[in-house]
Amino acid sequence: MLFLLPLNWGLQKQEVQSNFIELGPKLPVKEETGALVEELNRVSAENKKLTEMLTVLCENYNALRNHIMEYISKNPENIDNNSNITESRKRKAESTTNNTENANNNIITNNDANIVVNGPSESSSSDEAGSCKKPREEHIKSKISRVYFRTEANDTSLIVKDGYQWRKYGQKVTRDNPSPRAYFKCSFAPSCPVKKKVQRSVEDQSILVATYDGEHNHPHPSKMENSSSSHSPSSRCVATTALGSVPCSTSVSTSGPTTITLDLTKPTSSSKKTTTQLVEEESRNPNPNPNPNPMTRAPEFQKFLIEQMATSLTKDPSFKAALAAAISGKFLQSNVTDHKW
DNA sequence: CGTCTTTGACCTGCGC
DNA sequence: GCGCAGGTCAAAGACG
Repeated sequence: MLFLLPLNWGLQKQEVQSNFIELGPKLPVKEETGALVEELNRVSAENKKLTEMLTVLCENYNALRNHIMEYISKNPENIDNNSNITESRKRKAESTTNNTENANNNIITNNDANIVVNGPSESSSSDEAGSCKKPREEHIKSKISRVYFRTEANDTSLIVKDGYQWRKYGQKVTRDNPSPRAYFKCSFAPSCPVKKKVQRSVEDQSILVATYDGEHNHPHPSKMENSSSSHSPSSRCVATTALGSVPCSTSVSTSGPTTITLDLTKPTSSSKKTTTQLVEEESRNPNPNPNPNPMTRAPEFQKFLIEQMATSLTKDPSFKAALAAAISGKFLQSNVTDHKW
């Protein structure tokens, strides 16, 4: 998976902003208009900064993923031990084209398995090992994506707030994972064929692995909500608007299952400065970095930035829900896109 | 009372 | 054909 953020990320937000400014002078109260515009500018600036921080987070994720891949390649015995768990179910594992990622799909993304090109699309995952009822052709056509949600360690629920409404229709304890797997159907079923499986990761019980099968044929509930109450100044609206152009329009249909990791844990940082403040401070640096790439910044700053970003994103439950909804909804609804990130 | 969740039973496909 | 395992169904209970 590539975390390539499109360069035009934020364009949508800016367009909205400019339109809003144009409408401003038409309002009867100029002061109120000015205050609103000022507030909008402030929010837009914060959105922009959050965008940058998300870029940093994604790049760090890639770096971490590379480290994991290196570790995998250097420690094949661990992979073998992991693979033995599902040794009795080699139906699809034997057709696997990438064993290293398959054996560790609970830790990292395994979406490099290519549905179209490499044949068995979900050979890497035990999640889909039993979904053999459908004809192979139909299975390949179905859009499968995987989202990782980090939750509280003591949170035993299998509920993933992605913005859609789901109806649980089953729960099963699978052989390769002591944690039960919950089966959900979209509440719009049978008109909406989307199904979702949620199970905790073997490696990290605090990580919920949600596997989406199919795509929604109805608008995202959060979008409907926002469209009907777009005047609301809540952070949820801000988040959804800003993330409406999140590059989570990841290629799901053309390059196999897509995986996104969302950290939904509560903030633990005791830092006093906010992310915005930190960025602002850095922007005031008398010796500005000519390289806009955040990865060139000091490692301490990067670490702090990530912590603060997670803090900011998880401070508000509604923000978390909106973030998860926007991201998951975006890539689930994305039919045609050539971008991978 | 309607909706949702739980959970045991059943169905289906695959390997042997 | 049998056993295994994942996926689904549907009745019963919980809940607002």
